[in-house]
Amino acid sequence: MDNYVQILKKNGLKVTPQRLEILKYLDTHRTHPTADTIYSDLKKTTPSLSKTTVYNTLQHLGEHGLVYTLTISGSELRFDSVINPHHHFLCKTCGSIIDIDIECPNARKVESAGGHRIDEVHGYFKGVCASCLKE
Amino acid sequence: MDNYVQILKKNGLKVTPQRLEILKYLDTHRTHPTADTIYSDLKKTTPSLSKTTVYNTLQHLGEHGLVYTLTISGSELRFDSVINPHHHFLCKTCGSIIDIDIECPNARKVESAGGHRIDEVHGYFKGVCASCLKE
DNA sequence: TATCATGTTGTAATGATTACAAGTTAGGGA
DNA sequence: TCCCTAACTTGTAATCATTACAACATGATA
Ligand SMILES: [Mn+2]
Ligand SMILES: [Mn+2]
Ligand SMILES: [Zn+2]
Ligand SMILES: [Zn+2]
Repeated sequence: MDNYVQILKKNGLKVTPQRLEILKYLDTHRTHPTADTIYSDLKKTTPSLSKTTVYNTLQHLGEHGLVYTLTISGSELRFDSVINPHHHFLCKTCGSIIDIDIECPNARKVESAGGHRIDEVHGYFKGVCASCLKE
Repeated sequence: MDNYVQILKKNGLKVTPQRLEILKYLDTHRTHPTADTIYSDLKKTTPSLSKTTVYNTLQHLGEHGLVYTLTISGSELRFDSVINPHHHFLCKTCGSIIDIDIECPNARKVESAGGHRIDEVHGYFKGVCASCLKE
């Protein structure tokens, strides 16, 4: 848990029990959960938790690059504390979001060619996962 | 306009004035508009148009692969009638979505390695566009 | 031209996210 | 260690995109 304290301090964020809980949750549940899932699960052990705090915290963590905010689903945001560059696969059958451990080889090229400054790279694949294909 | 009729017929979709209008709109406004923007603009010349029809039509067109539904913004869907594979850049300053004319080189590889069936590939970059960087 | 499945419309409901105001707390300085 | 205050948390209300639904209209087919 000291680990999470350091992460927050290093980024100039105040250390609060709620933020530690959310950081820990993301670190130990690598399922790309929604804000509501995080809220519901943490509410069991921290009944005073507010959903607004979950949203606020996720936004802060995102702004500081401590979580990755995925827009893959289109209907709700998904959160990921694994921040090394990787892609994602969304199974339209079972809804699971699977990590794809590759990095976009074109990002820097696009930046220099187009003159844009790229802060975030998102690679999304959608289809049917291997597990669902078997059935 | 006959062009749009052919596109619908070829895909077994009924030809209606509303669908033709929406197809034409997307083809002539390559700005990746929201459903609401399409609705508001078409409403000027077609006052009887319903927003539900815009949503329904976009969903049908999407299911038939005639439009590409972008989840890049996270708060609203964006639509694109240019369906050849390409990536997108979202400027967080001005909000514009810019086409990046590259294709993901990893898609087939991911498919064979992971055993998933990939139906859609989305490559999103987010940052500040060249035009906004100048200011 | 009659039929009917399909499309359209307007309105109401839903669900994720944000706004806001009041109470609470973390953490730097006395 | 204790205060002070800015920052954080909470609960509720509002917002906004999208979907559900039911009544009506229309396009394709025979
Ligand atoms: Mn991930
Ligand atoms: Mn495009
Ligand atoms: Zn699956
Ligand atoms: Zn811009």
